[in-house]
Amino acid sequence: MTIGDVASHAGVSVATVSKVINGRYGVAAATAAKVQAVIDELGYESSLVARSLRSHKTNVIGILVADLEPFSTELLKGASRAIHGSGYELVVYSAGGLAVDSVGWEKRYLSRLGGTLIDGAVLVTPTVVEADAAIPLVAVDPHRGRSGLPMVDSDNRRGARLATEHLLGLGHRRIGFLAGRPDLESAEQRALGYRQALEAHGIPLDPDLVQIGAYEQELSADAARALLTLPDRPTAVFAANDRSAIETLEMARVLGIAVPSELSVVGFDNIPESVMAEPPLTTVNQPIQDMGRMAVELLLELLGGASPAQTHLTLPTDLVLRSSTAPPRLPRARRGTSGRRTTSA
Amino acid sequence: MTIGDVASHAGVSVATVSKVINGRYGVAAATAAKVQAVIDELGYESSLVARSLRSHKTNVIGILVADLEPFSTELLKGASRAIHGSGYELVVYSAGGLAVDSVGWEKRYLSRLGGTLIDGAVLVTPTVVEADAAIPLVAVDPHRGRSGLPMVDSDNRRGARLATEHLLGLGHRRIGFLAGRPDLESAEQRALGYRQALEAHGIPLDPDLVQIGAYEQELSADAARALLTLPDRPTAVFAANDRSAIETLEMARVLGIAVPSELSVVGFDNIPESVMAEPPLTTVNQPIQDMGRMAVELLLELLGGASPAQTHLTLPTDLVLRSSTAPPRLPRARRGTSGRRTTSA
DNA sequence: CTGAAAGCGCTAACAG
DNA sequence: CTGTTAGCGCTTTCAG
Repeated sequence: MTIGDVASHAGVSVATVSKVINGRYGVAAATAAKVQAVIDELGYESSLVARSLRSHKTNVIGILVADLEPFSTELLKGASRAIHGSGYELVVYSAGGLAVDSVGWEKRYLSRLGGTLIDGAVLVTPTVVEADAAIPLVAVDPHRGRSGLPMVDSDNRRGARLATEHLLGLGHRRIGFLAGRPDLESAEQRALGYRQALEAHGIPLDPDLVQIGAYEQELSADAARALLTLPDRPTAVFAANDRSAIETLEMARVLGIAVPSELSVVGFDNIPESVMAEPPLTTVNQPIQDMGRMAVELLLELLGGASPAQTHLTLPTDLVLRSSTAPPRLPRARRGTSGRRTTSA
Repeated sequence: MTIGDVASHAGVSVATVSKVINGRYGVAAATAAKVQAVIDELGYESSLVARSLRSHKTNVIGILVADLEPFSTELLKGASRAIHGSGYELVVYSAGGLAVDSVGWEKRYLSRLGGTLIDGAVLVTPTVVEADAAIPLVAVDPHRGRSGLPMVDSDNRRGARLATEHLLGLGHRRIGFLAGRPDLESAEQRALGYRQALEAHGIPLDPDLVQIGAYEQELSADAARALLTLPDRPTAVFAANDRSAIETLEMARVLGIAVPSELSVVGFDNIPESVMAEPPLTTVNQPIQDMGRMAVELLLELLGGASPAQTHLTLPTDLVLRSSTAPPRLPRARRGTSGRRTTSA
């Protein structure tokens, strides 16, 4: 079923059919009606691929993700909302882990799709930011290092401080940190928030208490184990995202450590899975759906030729209290704070 | 950045570059190495669009959804898992509500993408099933009426019986049903399960207690209100999906009806949002992620030229008890059962 | 107002 | 082994 079929059925040329489809001027009303009738009868829809190859304007925006996991799928819900009524359609592209490990997957995706198929794209946690692309781009929670790219993220540092201060407020003094992907700006900010909170409470940073999980299942499990098998193990762990926090919960169960009585765990993201965790996870809420919605809205503005006032949107984070945190069982506080005890704010 | 650029940089023809890219025979090792070097240096990736227009084989499979909501995004998580290591990439296509209302959106999508861009597709809750497509297709939870299409669904009737029997077991006798999209086979099965459970308990069907929400927010709210403002209102409501169950919870709050003490509510699907509902929703679990995974696995088999033994997969459903159900407060049971009291199984 | 023809980036014969 | 050529389905000048 091609435009040629429609043309021959209607007894006109493909050029005429094309004009009718695209509402171009220069077609007699009678001809247009006849062609339209054939289109309707045949149920013809023009090939997105062929059209985009030729015209470089598709009314489709792309969302490029490394994988479809809880974070990106939450984001899609918000993106979908923003698309409603915009006249655009949505294509989500994922190598499904095919090239996830390789840094720069988003660059590969872009050269495969950009210039054709999509008019603009939202890049979700890209590893390499390139400001020079043929099409408008918006990054969500991008790689470290400034780039000219419009972006939306959330207040990661504040969220991390909130999480750490919550644990401190409960009386914890030995607080482990399960760090995220070192290349992500957001992960770095979360580490910073953790350190700042400790410092503000005059607690020296113990390098043993920081392990890198890189947001990867295997590595997170290893990191959690390292933390929980320490001679003087932490009474609480702040994990840089919910998935690694859930991994920590799992590891605690394996090691026979009760949560929250013997170990408190805080996550980051507030993905739906955090509520279903056992016990339900105390975590830092990041408005993921809103981030998706605003990224698409920003992209739509860009596509519309506008010059948005705000080109870097940072959404607020807040703490969600559930059941994975409690005061430390023993007054270890005394024991852990062997160092100086300043009174900084 | 096109294949032509690579060709001129390498001092060869585009045909040679194409051969190198696709690993075709008939290229001198030295030439191939030189071309590859240029490709790497330039970071060239062939245009998916151009390639697919020409070769009709893209190594990409499509997942076609009407909208990105909790059900479809859960499904995507499973689909993504199945894609890992398959060598295929994934494109999710959604009009984002652009043409959702129009029956047959999946047909439109297919003619836009099929034959080009994707080698096969998973159709999520399609409204019109067409067995004759140019590419392999798998339907998830499709439209009513048999079609030759390979499909995966879940045991909807059993799930609905389980839900209704749970309410009956608690002592409820006036049980409302908030029905789903009439065109979906699954919705019909859920209605059937509801009716069968009532019948098995000798409770006559009260037409007032059945309202259609069609899985739509507005309609579900209206249907819930109709149910809850009945003179002799039901003591329990079984909603055909979680979203309408959550809508019912919301309507109960608006009307000042306490859940579960004054009203029990059961949903269907077990989407993540059901855990977060207030109160957490008792619901029928449908293994949505597995459905996505198996749909993709089935499609992959089809794409590989296999003739799968099973071409219609039905996954089990089960009841998840949470906090939105309880025995009815008053012994209304006596009052509601004015009709005959048979003892059918 | 309509159609013939060129060409988007690529692949697949087919010659050389 | 390499390059020339045709053409995928569509849009877009440009003649008629």
